[in-house]
Amino acid sequence: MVQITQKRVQSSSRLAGHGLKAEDLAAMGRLPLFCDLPAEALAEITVEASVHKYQRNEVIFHQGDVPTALRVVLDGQVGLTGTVTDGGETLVEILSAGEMFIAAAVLTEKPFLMSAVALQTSRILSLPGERFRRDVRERPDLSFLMLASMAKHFRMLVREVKDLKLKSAAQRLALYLLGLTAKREGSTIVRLPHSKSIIAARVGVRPETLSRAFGHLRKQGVAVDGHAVAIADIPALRAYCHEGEEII
Amino acid sequence: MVQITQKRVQSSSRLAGHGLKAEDLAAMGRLPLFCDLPAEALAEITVEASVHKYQRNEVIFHQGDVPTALRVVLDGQVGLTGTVTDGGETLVEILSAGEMFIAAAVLTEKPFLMSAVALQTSRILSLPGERFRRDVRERPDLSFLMLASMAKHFRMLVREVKDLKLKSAAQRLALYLLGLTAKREGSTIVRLPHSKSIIAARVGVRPETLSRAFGHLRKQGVAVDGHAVAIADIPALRAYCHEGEEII
DNA sequence: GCATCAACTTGACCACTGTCAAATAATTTG
DNA sequence: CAAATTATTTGACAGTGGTCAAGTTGATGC
Repeated sequence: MVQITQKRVQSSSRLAGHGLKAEDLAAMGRLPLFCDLPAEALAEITVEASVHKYQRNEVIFHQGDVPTALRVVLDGQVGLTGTVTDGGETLVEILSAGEMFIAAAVLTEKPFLMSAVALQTSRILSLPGERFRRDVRERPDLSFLMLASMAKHFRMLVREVKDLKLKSAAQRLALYLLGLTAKREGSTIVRLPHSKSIIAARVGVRPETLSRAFGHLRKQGVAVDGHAVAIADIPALRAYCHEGEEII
Repeated sequence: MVQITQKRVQSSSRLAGHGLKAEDLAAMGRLPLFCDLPAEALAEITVEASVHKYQRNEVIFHQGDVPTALRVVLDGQVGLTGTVTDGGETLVEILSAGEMFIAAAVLTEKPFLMSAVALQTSRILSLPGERFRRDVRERPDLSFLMLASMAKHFRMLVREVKDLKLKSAAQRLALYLLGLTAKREGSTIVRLPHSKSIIAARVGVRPETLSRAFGHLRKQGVAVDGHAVAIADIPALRAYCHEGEEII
């Protein structure tokens, strides 16, 4: 049922009557979300799509804005930040190439709960909201894929809520580090993909506290050197932060 | 594979070839989720459904179990609790009559991230997972409704994450109280629908801290007397906890 | 009414995280 | 390469929320 009939047209030219360059369309077809969609459906859905480039620290949209388009990260990194007038700000999520974001806001047509900032120079694809909602309504396959994707994402948030309520800063940092190890076992060295202040916001603490949390993790066999982090015993670290303990 | 052979107690009438009593089917039809579904579709979907009664504090399922059915609260209250071996436990969500739960787990077929406990004597409807997933796959209308419902729910969780990261215990309690006032303005008296220990777990603090948080809110015009809470100035309380500040 | 038990409150104290300030890398710019 | 920025670490201290141990209050049963 899935056949990717990739028609390679002239390099980096636009397809007839299509808002996307051929290479971007191809990139879309490789995304976990859309790769299960027939090529012609994908082409249809992206007719009104457009691609924008954002510089590092450039704001893509603001909390409170009404969404105009579903976004997909083609390249770079995007942070979703929540703000409270008090002065507080936190990174709710970090997105990398291939990830879709703000689906819930686009579908409900409610104001954004978060702002989006390019953490690196990034290329973002936009699927206009009106059109996308129509596509979802009319294309059962798309609606089903979105549901599956959102269910997965939903569970990530439930984990997040549990972790915030039940775990310490050091444990949450350990969880974050384990997320970078890609299910390896034994020992490993990972490279932090962000600055430590960004990681601090993601973990939900101040940079100073992150430094100290790294200090605590030294006892768990975690050694930091700049952006390189050596983890001596992954299973031990996993036990320390009770990862994957859904199986009680 | 899973055969729900309900013992047939023939007091209230069952529809022919249907697992549900007529009154329960009618109740389903009134739910926000399913009321947009044609009656015949609803009847179809609920053919294999069954209803169970749980006593107060009875566990409906455990964190880590593999989901067998989508659940809907017909009557009573259900709490979803997350646990960590450490000893920590928290209430992630409280559900009342008319709310569906664990849709994400059923759709992804992954182990529960939370346990469900009846906070009161409750009647719970179960839609067997295999059948439900098939229905979602085959019925575009159902898939679309689920997507809309999940998007809404998703945004609640995003709010929750933001609140946990950015707000104090007293502010989160204020948010909880405002959630009970049903968008009224001016002043009002609400009745706490749960014991204070349950509310404490929901807000994400210890009962002792909840007591003190109520103390802090006294300065914001909140007076507690047993299960009755008087709020003198709703807009002031809303400002105090920065509710609805998506519009910055 | 009184005993009993559970729910709730209060106080004393402690641990964790935030804040502010200063010192020390690391990175960028001229 | 040195100056200038920006990130990160460290220390001292404060505030928030957790823990433990009494009380209180309130509900339930006899």
